[in-house]
Amino acid sequence: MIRTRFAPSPTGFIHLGALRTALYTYCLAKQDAQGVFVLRIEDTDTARFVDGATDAIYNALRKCELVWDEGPDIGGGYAPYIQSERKSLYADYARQLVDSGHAYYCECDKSGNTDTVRKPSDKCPCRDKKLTSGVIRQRIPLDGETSYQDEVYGTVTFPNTELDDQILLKTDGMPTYNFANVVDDHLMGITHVVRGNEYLSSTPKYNLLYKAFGWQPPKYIHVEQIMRDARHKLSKRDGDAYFEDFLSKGFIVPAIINYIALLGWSPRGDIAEQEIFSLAELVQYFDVGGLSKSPAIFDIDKLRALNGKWIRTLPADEFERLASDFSDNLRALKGKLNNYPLLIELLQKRTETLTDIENNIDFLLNLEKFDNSLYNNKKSKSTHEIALELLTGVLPLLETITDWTAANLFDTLSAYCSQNSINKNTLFHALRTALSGKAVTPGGATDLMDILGKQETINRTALAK
RNA sequence: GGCCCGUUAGUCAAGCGGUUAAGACGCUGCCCUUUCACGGCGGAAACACGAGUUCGAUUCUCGUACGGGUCACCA
Repeated sequence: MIRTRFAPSPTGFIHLGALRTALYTYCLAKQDAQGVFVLRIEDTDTARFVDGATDAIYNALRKCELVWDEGPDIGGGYAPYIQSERKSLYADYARQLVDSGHAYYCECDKSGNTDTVRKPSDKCPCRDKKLTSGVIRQRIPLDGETSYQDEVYGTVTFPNTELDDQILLKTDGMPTYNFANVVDDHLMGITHVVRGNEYLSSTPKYNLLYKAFGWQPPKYIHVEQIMRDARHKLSKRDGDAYFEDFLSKGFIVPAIINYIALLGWSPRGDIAEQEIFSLAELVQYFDVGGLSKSPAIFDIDKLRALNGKWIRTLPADEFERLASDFSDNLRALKGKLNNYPLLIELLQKRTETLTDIENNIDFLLNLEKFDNSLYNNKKSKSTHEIALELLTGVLPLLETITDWTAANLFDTLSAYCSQNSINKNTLFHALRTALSGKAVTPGGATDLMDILGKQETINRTALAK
């Protein structure tokens, strides 16, 4: 039975890289009918604890539908799931290691001396003393090498002389991340560990710990970093590294999940050309063999494109609800237009991020004064003068139209053009410009006429000058 | 700097000894068309370099270069 865990620190909002780790971890567990996805909060650094961060983690995971089966809020057979509440347990295990000779008390740092040597090659004087207090350090073998199996990288080997006598238990009685991880992963029966590859070089120390305890290590799956560019990680300081950042920029959850899944993992075989994946499909198709060994540069354009595709798959009412959250104008327009559903339909086809909407529809609410040069258009064979003449000419016809729908308007105006030897494009361009004052609009002339309604269309057309 | 990991178009990437080296984003041409889009059909664009192994290397091995990670009482 597969048991995986996502083990974030409550230090702020959730980083995209962490979310991706959670996603892969979740997929792995859910591929097994009996699989269990555990949420564990690693708050052993009391100084970095941020109030509310745990709730932020819950919220983000829930929004993404990465539902955990065991965790601090719902419990489970291995509670508690918050490390600070397991404090005494780690101390017991650390002392056990001291008793068996795999760890020792160290007082070297008591004086605040940071130059203290710790590597086996320059072994710490405390290693051979019988101390009973201080931090507890792991006793790394003086020579030889330690290797471990990684599901992505294969066999990775480190000389023991490169490994620190790392601290297991801090002076405040809290375990270090590295120690708490080993103890908890074992106690909680975790079978697969997915984590960033910044842990690649500390993993041999984990295996030494597992060996000292006589425990079976889990399978390790190290995934590469998400980069901002070739040299820099997608950093929290960039202001666009958090899941929440993207939500507020108008990206929708399934698109974000889809995109980050593909940053570092790719489908192979029969589905190698598929690029749209729902969460359920990711669970179905995710495989460790498709994970990349090299860093991936985050590409916002690709995310935008994917977001647009996902938006187009939404039911109209769902799109309308999401769009309304992002656009004051849209909310203000609801109930005031002749054909609001048409506007929604047109917007859905051309929206990449929800934030795009607001400024694309402002003209529907208020027609601002605009530059007459907008009437000039080569392709439509239009100039300001020609446009005004056509608009004046068509006004009486507009008054007579009773079936005010985009389709009928299109037919009627097309017929009018051919009867009067008018270039259809020229008239439509003039109308679209007069109604919007914009070069780019959510729809064509007759769409806008339908959306705005007869009276407003006539008013705006008459106002054109 | 030591150690570890990596390197296919601008980006994400398929490939796992013999291929016309997929696909997507971006760029671009055309079609559709009442603008821009959406949709459809095309185009340009890549195996870091050098040695081996082999009948044959993008694929295997070793170097070089470049990039990343790590070397905390942070995770």
